[in-house]
Formats: sequence, C-alpha cells, structure tokens
Amino acid sequence: MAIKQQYHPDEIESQAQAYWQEHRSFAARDHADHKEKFYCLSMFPYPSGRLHMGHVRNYTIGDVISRYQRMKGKNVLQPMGWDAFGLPAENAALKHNVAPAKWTYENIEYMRGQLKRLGFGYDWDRELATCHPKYYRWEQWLFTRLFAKNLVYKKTAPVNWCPNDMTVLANEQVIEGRCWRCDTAVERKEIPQWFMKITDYAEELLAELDHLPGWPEQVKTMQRNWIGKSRGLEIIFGIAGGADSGIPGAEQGLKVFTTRPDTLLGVSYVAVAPEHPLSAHAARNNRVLQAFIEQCRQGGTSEADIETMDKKGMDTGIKAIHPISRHALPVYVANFVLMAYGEGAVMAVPAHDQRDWEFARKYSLPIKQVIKPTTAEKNSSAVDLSQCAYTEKGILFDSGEFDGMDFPQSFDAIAARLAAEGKGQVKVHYRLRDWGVSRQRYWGAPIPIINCDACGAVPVPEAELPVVLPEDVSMEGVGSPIKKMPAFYAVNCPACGGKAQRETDTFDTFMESSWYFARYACKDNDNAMLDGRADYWLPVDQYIGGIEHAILHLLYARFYTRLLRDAGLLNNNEPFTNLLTQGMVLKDGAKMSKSKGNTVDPQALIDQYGADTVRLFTMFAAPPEQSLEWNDDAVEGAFRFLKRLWRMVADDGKQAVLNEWIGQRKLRHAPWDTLSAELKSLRAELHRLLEQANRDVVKYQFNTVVAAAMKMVNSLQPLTEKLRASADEGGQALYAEAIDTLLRLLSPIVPHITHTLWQAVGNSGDILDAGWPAPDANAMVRESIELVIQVNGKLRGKVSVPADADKQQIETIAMRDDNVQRYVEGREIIKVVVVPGRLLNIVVKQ
RNA sequence: GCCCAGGUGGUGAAACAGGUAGACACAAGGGACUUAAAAUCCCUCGGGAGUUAAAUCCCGUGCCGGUUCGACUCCGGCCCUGGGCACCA
Repeated sequence: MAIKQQYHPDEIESQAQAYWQEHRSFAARDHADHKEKFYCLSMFPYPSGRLHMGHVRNYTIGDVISRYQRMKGKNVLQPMGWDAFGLPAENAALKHNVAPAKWTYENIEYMRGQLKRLGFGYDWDRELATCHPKYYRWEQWLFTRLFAKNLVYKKTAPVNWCPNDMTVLANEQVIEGRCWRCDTAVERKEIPQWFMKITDYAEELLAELDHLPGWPEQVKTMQRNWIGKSRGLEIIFGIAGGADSGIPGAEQGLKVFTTRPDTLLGVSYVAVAPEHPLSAHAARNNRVLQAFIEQCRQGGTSEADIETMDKKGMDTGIKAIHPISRHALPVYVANFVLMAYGEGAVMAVPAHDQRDWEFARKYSLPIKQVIKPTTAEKNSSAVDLSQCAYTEKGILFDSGEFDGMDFPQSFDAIAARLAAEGKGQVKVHYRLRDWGVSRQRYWGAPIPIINCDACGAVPVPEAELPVVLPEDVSMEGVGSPIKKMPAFYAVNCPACGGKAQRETDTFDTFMESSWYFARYACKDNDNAMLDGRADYWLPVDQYIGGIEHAILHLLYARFYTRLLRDAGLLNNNEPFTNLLTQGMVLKDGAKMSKSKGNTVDPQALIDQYGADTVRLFTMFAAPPEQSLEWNDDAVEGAFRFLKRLWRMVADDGKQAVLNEWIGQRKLRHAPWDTLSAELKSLRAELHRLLEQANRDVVKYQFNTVVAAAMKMVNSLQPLTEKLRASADEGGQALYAEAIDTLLRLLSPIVPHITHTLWQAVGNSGDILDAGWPAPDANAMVRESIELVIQVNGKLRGKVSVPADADKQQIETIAMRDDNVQRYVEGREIIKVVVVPGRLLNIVVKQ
C-alpha cells in the first residue's frame, strides 16, 4: 500500500478509526478461554460538556495499557461510560434554562465523539450512562435488599443549610461559611437521612488492604488512616444528682471514648456537642447558653472547617462525676464536639492534649499533669506545661493506685477497675462513619422508599422498580422539582394501601460509581443486576484514575463489592487488582479546573495536530503517576517526531526496501552474522534501547519508552540518509528490523500512524495482533565495556576494559590512567570498590 | 487542624537494587540548505574558574544535619507547593 510523502494525521486517523470500527477490533469476547483475560478500566467521566486534559491523560494511559496487553496476547476488555448524575447538571440547568437530562445527554453525545476522535479502543457496545433507569434500577433494587438485611437505616445528620435560599448546600457551595449564591451565613441543620452500614465492614476493608500488592502504598496508607482503627476505653462519667437531677439520661451517665485512658486522672472537664441532650437541657432556662448553642450552628459541616475554626465553649452548670476520683467536673458545651461522631461527648485532659490545653487556657480551667517522661528521656524532654501540653506516653503519677505504671500497664489496670465497677470497657473504635447516601437534590437516582404514617419507611416492591426520575422538568429556583410534583411523590403505601409519600431525596452519586465496573460485563441483562460474565471479567486487572479518588470512591467501590458478594451476586472480595493513580494535570501550578479558569481545551490541539500527537505528548511529558505541568509549546516536538517517523517509511525507495524485507519476510534470513563492525554496534545499541523500553513498559513508565523510541530514531538517522541512495544488504536488513520494532513499540501510544505505516511496509495483518517486540540477546553481546574510575567517590576517569576482565585486571587498567594517577600517587590506598559493569572506586588516605 | 504526596538546568523531565546528575525533549542562540519563507539537517546550551582551543578543577538535585568508599536515592529535623478531609466528581 503506497502512502503519501507528507504526514496528514486527520486523513490517516479517520481511516484507522473506520478500520477498527469495521473490523470490530475492540469488541471484547466473554469467556474466551484460550486467552488470559485482562480487564483494563479508566474511571468514567462526569459528562461536564467537553473533555479536559485530565481526561485525555487518564484515557490515554488506559488505552496504551489496553493495547499493550492485547499485543502481549491477552483477551482485553476496555469499556467506557458516563457518571451522569450530579450537581453540575442542576447548576447548568439554572444558568441556561435547560433540563438537566437534556444537558447531560447532549454532553455525552459530544464527549463520546471526542473520545472516538482520540482513537481509544473501547468496546462501545458496553457503554452505559448511570442516569438511565436501566442502570439505576438495580441500585434501587439492591437498596431494598439491603433494607431487608438491615444494612441501611435512617437517622438525623447535619447538612449545610442556607436560611435565605431555604436549601441544602453542598460543601463546595459553602465559601468561607457563606452561601455561594446569596452570601448568607450557612448553618448546620439536622435532618433525617439514609445511611449505609459501611462500618459493619470496617474491619474487613482495613484488613484486606494488606492483600492488595497492586495498589500504591500511598493509597493504602490513606485508606488505613481514614478507617482509623484505634483501641481505647469507653468510659462512663456520672452526672451529679443522678436520676433526681431531672437531667435526661442522667442515670445512664455520660459516655466518652478515649485512646488515652492513662490520662484519666488528669481530666479537668467534659465537653459535649451543642446538639447533645445535656446541652439542650442546660439551656432551657439559660438565654446566654441558648444563644451560644445557636451560634455553634454557624458554619459548614466539613471537617476542615470544624477543625480550623476558633474553639469555643460555655459551661452548662451541670457537673460530671469522675469515675475514679469521684470529683465533680464541669460539663462544657463545645463547638468542636460533633454529635454525629462517636458519642457526642469527650473527656478533656489539658495537660496531655494540645486542643484541650488551649481550651483550658482560654477558659481558665485546671491543667493537671499526671504523666511524666520515663527516666530514660527525662533529660531530653523537659515538661513545661506553661508552653504546651505534654502529649508523649510516659509514667503515671498523682493517679493513686496507678502511679508508676507505663501506658500499657495503666491501660489494662484502669480498664479492669472501670469494668469491675460497670463504668467502662475496652472498645475498638473506627474513625470511619456510616455512609450518608441521601441528597436533597433532583438530578440523582430516586431513593426507593415510601414513607407511610402508619407503616413507617416501606421499600418500593420489586415489581414497581425502577422508580423513574421524571426528566422533563424545569428547574425553577434552587429546590428539587420533584419535591413539588405530587404526581411523583403522592402514592399509596405498598404495605397498608393508605395515603403515603414517596421519598423525594436522591442517592449520592458515589452510589452509581461504586458498581459500574461490574455492570460493564453484563449491561444488556434486564433480568438481573449481574450475571456470570461479571465473575469472568472481575476483578478489574488495571484500574486507572486520579489520585483525588484515593479515599472516597475507591473505598465505596470496595464496600459495594462486598455488598454484592454478600448478596450472592459476585464472587469477588476486591474490585481492583492493580491501581494506577494518575497525577493531576496542572497549569500554573494548580489543578486544571473550570472553577480556577486555567483549563486547556484538548480539542484545539487535536484539530491542529491530530490525536496521535496529543497522545504522544501526554505520554512523553511525565510518567503517569506524577503531576503534569501543561506546556503548549512542547506539543510541537511530539508532532515533529511523528513527521520524522513518517518520513522513515514514506518515500518510494524506502518503502520498496521495507516491503522486500518485512512484507516478503526476508528478515527471517537477515545476514546479522556478517554485519560490518559499525552496523553491528548500531544493532547492539538498538536492541539495548528496546531492552530498556521493555523494562519501562512493564512499569507503565511510558515517558522513557517514548524516549527510547526517539533515541532509536536518532541513531538510525545516518542509515536513513544512506538508504535513499544505496545500502548493502546488512544495512537494509537492519533498517527494516528497526522500523518493524519501532512501529510495534509505539503502536499502543500512537496507534493511527503505526497502523498506517504497518500496512505501508507490506504487512497484511493488523498491528494490534502483531505481538510485542523482544530484544535479541545475541545482538547485545559486548566485547568491551566502559567503566568509570572514581577516587574517593569522585569521577576521575573512564576506561574501556574487556567484558570478562576481573577485579585485578580492571584495577591495573585504571591505574594506567594519567588523571587517576594524579590523585592516587603518593597516597596510601585503603581499599578498592568494584561495581561490576559500572565503576571502580579507589579509596585513598587524604 | 488532620492524613497523603511532591520539590533536580530557562522549561517538561531522566538516572535499572545506594554507583558517571541532567538521558530524551521544549525553549533559546548560532550555522547549512533556500531568491525568500516554511520544512529539514548540524552545532552550543546548569553555574563558576581555566584555556587560542582543550585538558582539567570547584560548586550544584528545596534547607540543615546524619549514615556510607560513594546519597537525587536511605535516616532525623525544617521550609514550601499540591491532593484529600465524608454533599464537586
């Protein structure tokens, strides 16, 4: 097949794409037993309108891996879909007066076109969009199953509330404690919401991290810390006056959890959340306290907000009774204690906790030291409680019977005494909280529950699923339209038949992204959520996505996989065997995002240079895991390289030679043994570069794979020029071999140009099926090697030695070097270190 | 505030298991070809000293210290930047 002299990416790219479509090149076969399966998945995009550079990078990495694995002989599945529910659609709807569904579907259309234009090898038959009822019906169905298994429940939890707009705000919509639309101060408001019991799986989710060798250590560490397992004591403080005090729950006392029971005798007050029943009770006849509690509701719900705000508190007047000393301690309401986390109450030890120390200083509460350094560290760390708390674990004193004990001893002794008196017990605590899945928003999957005054929360019966979200709505104002649609919410109770209300909250969009990877295997099944094909394809062999998903999405997906397993739908524990967390695409030092206004539109680059150039540049600019600082200029260099590659095949003379050696299979009988010394050394160099490329490609370090290919092209330059005029058989064979290697090596990264050139050199088959190139060990045999000579670790010379030279020979040759002599002469040689194949270090007395 | 990363020339980066720091590119400068431009090809390119030119030497991987024959790499402390913090996805 003759090709044009000039490289025209738009032409050859659309031809290659048409070829793939016609040949259904990327249709994955279920249960293809003769091959090992390889499920390669990139995190699906939110259809925001247009692809951004982060998408291009993510999907290029995934496509390169998919094509590489395919060339290695695997049965590869690489699907694509749309994480289609979410907040931006509602914002766009308000801004442009268009229904979220219409906006979303149009975005999907456009972005699908962009993905196709980039030549990604997806099995488009498996495409799914999470906003389609055929998808979310199964999520609703599973939720009703989990309801029956008691794995979901309803409780009140705080949301960000804008009292002006009368609406719930996402954390993102709270800017410095204020509503992003109207600038009103945001309040925390407790409302009933649905939760999934992820804490039931906390231990398994934590323990199994130890069996995920294919995950980055960094991500596993973050998940471990997020789950936050700690062993401590649950301690019950009494309430002064007991049952007679009239204080609600006074008989049961005040429960707190601590990981530092050794500091128990240093407790100087107890703090409770503003929403705690004790706070409300104390405020009944106390206007000032009421006002304070009111004030505590200001601000957003995010942990970052709460942890960085001014710590404030107020005495309730209620006294707590210390479980051991029996002293009466003040109970404070404190804004940093949250009802939703743990018991809504904490014991405070100012001497040994920095936050408590600051609070105690502010409100003049006693700071009582009960821990001192062990004798070993006494001198090094003097305790000065006027400066800060002493937070190390040490030896107890002023703690009565526990004096002199260290941390483990005192932990056990205090636990035993409290347990004996019914005032405490050892407890394992997880930082992980149950997953709140209710959203007071429109564009999400409806929660399949009907609320009946008589029967309570009743799941929608299976026969009535899915609960379809009305799509033809107009977004007027900020509230969810379905909350104003009786046609949607006015229903009869499935249990008693009486009048009831459908739940109008929708699911958190993390629900959809927690199982989509399984549904790709069987998205056409309308009778079951998953089938045997999911067991064939799962777990995902390689998952690729942004590091920003290291905790939430990846943890929820791991949780959901276990829910599916325990529902008998899946035979897997873990969803993703290997995880590649791609770095951010940055511009001017910050993450590219619409809100920061620093995005680069990839479409303009694709239009100008073609998909291969954009793909090549993205892979060359940085290794996948590293963040990538965007630079428009450098794209030109990638384009230049592809033009160079094209010219290496394109002119008639070369094409004829290449067709002879590759197309007519003459390479099998190439005269490698009779190559000139010069060509032999060139061939050795090319094979060493291929060896390096192979070492890097298994690590998915594609930037140096590209660099190796560029070095090959550079090394071939003299031969490229020679071939035009004349070259001997050896030169022709070597050139043909190099082109054959280069095309295969680059094929995953720049699939279009390599597809075209592969055919142009006379191959009848598809480069996708051509196999992966391996270096020829015979080509790389060396007779001599270059060694670096150091004196006292500093480079002083380079020598060439026979490849089989021993230490003594190398030393002798090294000593002959004039410069080395200058540094060694007249000095005593202490030792000589030889690193085989690399260097010789002569250590001399200074 | 807490958890996790990262910091190497003008720029993106490379350095295999602790062993030649800056491969491969971009930008810049110079040259060849051309009537000209584009394209292409060649040369220079961390800082300083030295020299006609070179050889060669010193400094240099955020900062301070340590381990080692030898540290971008390992250890301790600090500074700065980025990601996440449960309702952006």
